[in-house]
Amino acid sequence: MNNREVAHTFVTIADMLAIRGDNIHRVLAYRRAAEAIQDLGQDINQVSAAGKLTDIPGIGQTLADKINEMLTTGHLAFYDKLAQEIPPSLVELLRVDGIGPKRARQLYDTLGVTNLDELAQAARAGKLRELPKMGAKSEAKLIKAIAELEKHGDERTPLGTAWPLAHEMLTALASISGVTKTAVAGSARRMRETVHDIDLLIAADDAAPVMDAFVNLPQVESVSGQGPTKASVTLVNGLQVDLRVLPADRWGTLLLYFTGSKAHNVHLRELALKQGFSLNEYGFTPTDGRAEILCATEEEAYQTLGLPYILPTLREDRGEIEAALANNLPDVIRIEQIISDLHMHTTWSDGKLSVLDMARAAQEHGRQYIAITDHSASLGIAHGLTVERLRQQAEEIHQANERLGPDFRILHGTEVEIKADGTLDYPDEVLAELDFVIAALHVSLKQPREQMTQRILNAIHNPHVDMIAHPTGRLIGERPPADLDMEAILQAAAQTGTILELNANPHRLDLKDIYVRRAMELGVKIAINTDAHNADQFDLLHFGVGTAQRGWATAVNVVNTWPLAQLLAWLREKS
DNA sequence: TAGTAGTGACTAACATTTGCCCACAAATG
Repeated sequence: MNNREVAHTFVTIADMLAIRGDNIHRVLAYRRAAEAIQDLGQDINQVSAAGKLTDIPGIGQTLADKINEMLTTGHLAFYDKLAQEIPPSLVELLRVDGIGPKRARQLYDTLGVTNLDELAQAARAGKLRELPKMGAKSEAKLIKAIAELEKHGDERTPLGTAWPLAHEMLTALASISGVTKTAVAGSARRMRETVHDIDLLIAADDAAPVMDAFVNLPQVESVSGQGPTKASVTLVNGLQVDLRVLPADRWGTLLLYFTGSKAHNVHLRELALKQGFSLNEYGFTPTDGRAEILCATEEEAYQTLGLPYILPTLREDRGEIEAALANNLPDVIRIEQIISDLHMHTTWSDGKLSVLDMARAAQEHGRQYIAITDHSASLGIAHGLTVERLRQQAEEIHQANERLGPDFRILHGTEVEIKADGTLDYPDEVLAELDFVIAALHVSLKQPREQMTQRILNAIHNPHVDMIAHPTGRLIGERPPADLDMEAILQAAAQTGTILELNANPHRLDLKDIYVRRAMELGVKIAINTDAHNADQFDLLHFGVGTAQRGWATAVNVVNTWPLAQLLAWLREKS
């Protein structure tokens, strides 16, 4: 079993326990453990083999035993026992908007509903309205919610899809008279790779006109809730959008609350209580009856708790509050520190612009040097370069450098294919002619773990290979990551000085945040590149920087912050 | 259930809005 499967079992157990009505702390313990396993950045099997499971925060002896049982037998007796009381399929009901553990229990006890299909049947048969604390309205609402779930599912949306949509809506609302501040909050602001919904915030003294405009936006399909300060809508593509409106003098605590994460908020509010405040989105209320403290900025809110400002991308309750308390927050990478881009394509392969045009676009986007890294021959679909064309390209790059002058530099690179048999698409003597060599996987991504891993390890151990691009090959929401022993790859990268890419394209974000964090622990250098195929794709950089921040990456470990001479020196030193 | 203190017991996750039925469940971060 892998991390995802173990975590999923624990989440299901948590749901079953919640439906059964168990002690909330017991439920939370399973949820916390599931989260910790998902965020681990290491293979749970390896951690288990090393006997280090209880080192994971939130995992004690009881859960460690359960994990070991799952990993060795593939089963969990506790799960099977629980399943006799609460059918695991009952957990499906919780996916329906409007059904929580209590309702699920009630539906099971009174109507014998055990899964989503049976719930839909019971609802359509008009059986729900007869239940206590239910009525015709609740029934109709659930029927609609079930239909919505069947139509759009409840998959999370890639950040790259949600981001432009969120800003489009926000721009429309920003022009309403009386609006003084606007923000995209929630997981999009934290730059999670996928979002469950879009959270918008607006500062205005009078909320009503904003609410009104919001629910009437052209993207809106239906309104699921509308009160004086809060409204929720569903868009035509199924995505939910929440809006909160408050006066500007409460902006700091409002933004803090709505940005989350939930776990970060809970932790902050506990901290506030210990310091004699109740903290909510409206402000700090001293528990001894003194006057309320309003914060117009997030900085003021953190300051009130005696904390330095914590970037949104760090707010996951993965140790950032403890670090802030110790005045030991990581000095994470900022976008203005990035001066290079080491992965991009031109018309030589599947890019849209010439070498010179890409260089000029990069320069306009603030980069001081770049690597042109077109595909190699075997990637026919991308018009990969033969050795002969690669050498012709060298000449063009030389000429472009002459035209651009001393303030900018183009490195000649390649994105050489790691072929299905684990060999590289160019011979070593050709790679030796290049300034910067990226190796990457694009084909045969479904090989078994050992074979996949070995292909990357081969590339890492080739002295000519400087970087591995988008290591897992995943496309968020479309293609799963290749099955890789990431720990072995990270260790090998650390040992050889091979750079691992954090591909900034929001549909890749590969390395993902948890592996970035593991890379930092191991001293692996990363590169945040756009993989641009056109000029406007240089703008994708901020997604990569956000993901790097989520992995607590610092500038010294991000090679794109290095002056060219430093990068070249590093590459020369590399074994 | 984890964590802590101490080997069996105790504590521990905050604060709000909305809808719908008539007090509460579910939802939001």
